[in-house]
Amino acid sequence: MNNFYITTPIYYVNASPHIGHAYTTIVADIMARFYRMMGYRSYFLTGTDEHGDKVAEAAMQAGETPQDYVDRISGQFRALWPKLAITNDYFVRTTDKDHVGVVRSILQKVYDAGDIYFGEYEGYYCVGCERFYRESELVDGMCPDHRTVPETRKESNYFFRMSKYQNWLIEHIKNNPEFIRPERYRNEVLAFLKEPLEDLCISRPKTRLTWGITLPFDENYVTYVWFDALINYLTGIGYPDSEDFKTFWPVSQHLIAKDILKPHGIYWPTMLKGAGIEPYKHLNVHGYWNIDRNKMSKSRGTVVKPLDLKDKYGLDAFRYFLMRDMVFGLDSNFTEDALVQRINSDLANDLGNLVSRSLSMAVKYCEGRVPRKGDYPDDNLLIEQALKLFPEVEKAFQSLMFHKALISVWDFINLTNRYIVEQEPWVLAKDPAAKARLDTVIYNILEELRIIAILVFPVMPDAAGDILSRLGIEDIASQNFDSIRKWGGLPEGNIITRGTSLFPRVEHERPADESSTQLTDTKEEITFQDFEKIDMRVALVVKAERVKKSDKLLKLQIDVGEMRTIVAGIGKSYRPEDLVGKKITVILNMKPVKLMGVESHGMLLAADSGDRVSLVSFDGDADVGAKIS
RNA sequence: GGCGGUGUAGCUCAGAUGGUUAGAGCAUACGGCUCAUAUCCGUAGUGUCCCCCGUUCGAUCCGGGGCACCGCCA
Repeated sequence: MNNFYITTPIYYVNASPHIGHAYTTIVADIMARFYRMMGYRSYFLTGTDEHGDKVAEAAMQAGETPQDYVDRISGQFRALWPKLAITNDYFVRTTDKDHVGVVRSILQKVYDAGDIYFGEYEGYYCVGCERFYRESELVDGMCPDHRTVPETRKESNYFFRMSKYQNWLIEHIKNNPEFIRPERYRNEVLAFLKEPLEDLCISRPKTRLTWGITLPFDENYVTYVWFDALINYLTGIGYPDSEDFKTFWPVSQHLIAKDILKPHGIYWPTMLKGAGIEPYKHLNVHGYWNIDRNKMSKSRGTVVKPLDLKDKYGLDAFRYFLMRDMVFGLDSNFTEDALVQRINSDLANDLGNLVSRSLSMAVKYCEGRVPRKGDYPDDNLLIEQALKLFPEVEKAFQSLMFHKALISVWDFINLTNRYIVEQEPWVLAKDPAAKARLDTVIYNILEELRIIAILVFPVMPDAAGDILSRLGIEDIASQNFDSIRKWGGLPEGNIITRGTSLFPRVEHERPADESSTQLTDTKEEITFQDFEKIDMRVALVVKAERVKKSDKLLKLQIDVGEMRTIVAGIGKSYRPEDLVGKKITVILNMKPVKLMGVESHGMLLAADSGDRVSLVSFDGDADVGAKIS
């Protein structure tokens, strides 16, 4: 039997779950589901990383003990995953007793082998931060946070002899082209390894940090960050003695975002080597979701929480979008518009409507049962395509090209829609002599639906299960890919259920009334009396020129019933000649200020969109000097 | 500062060891069908392939320079 083992990173509990955590975990889930349906024995691990000073700090700020705090945040992650249809086999925590034991035993092992040594270093220590800084991290020789000059301090710590394994690692990466994938990240790691590796500091004295695992060979130190965290991948499958460890470690695959490439691509393999454990098989590295990168400006102050959109549009649609719109390894933009577009065109129009029209015809023309199929050479091409599909999708999944897998399935959905139009079952239905042909056509359509449902099952388990059950297929949970390697797996006579729309079309509401979007930079409430203090008027620009030596400031002569001079910072968006003759909005009773040597007696109103400003203007004509309220 | 990546249709992106008309999806327009969720099917476009210089019979692709964005390293 083939085996499969996938891990997500264990998530650090100093913040609540967000889209990045969700994407990684959903990808892992889809892979786990895929391999399960391939008939593999499969193990899917996720968890939380709970030690370290950031956690201790966050706990203190929350007024909790570290243990209470990590229980609470870790609980948030564990509560979220079922809502995303995550089917992890185990949830590991670095505060678990067995994990602590494994970390200590591996540390001891590496220590006994002579790869951990005690060393002293001297560095820039900021008392406020309680940490050392590298020279390059300092700003003007000062702590970037506290703006104080750090003191020079000596500290002794334990170091892992990472440098010893540098050449071995380079060779291993070169000999195993898929060890780190996609290739861009493999190249990045190799580039980094061209420089000599430094040894890895793996401890903190308890005088500075107590929230960690005590070193087995020195009571006065706890282990720091990576030796604790990475080992979860072993703990989670019962290292060292369990059957699961023997089964799954040789096929282990890690899934990470690109920000933790170095620890996983460099520290972890050398640590494993030092501990006498084989390296993992694949490190799969993905990119970032940029949230509304171009569409959301800071000045608008809107915050989109992508995770909320799963409730708004449905989990299956959300999972589909994440897989379809990101090329694994590259960054992508997350926008609600793109999500809605995917839902409407791919899910509602293509797939949802196909399901709807197919089942409806089966009900109308075939008494709601899967009809008998016949053998017609006309259908050979279609059947051939259907059988070619699975190997294509399989290949795409195995190389993490989820978007390609879905493109293949959707090509086939389109083919099926075309088949319906070409065969015109509604015409056949009017001719009693064509009954046998009609039955076959409907059978083919339903069989294609079954194939489609099984192929999208890992990505959209609910919708896929729904389609299958409408086709009269029971025991949804044990469906696998074997049943679509041959044509004709759908049993004749199955009862068809029409059901409601699988993916209703959705309208993209304007951000104003979206629960997922809210302003975060609003100001405190004011009264009408407050507002009345402002003397706002319609002004006509009579003359405009640039203020010397400033590319931003313009000096304007304005007519507000009297002539005034104002200075405005709109020079990057407007040329002086564009402004003359324009009616603008001006606050008259601003206290005069001198800007670049020019006195300004008023302030014009303009919308700040970050990269440009737009003047507030009038709908229709407004009299010069008119009050605005 | 060093190394690397990216720049192609309104949008998101494919692509070619250099060779006639540079592609897909979405969006748009027109036509067809009526089983279906105003869906589906068909047809039609649209491009300085970032800019400049060079190599070449020929460059969007190769080389050099530049600009913009991004990543890694220091």
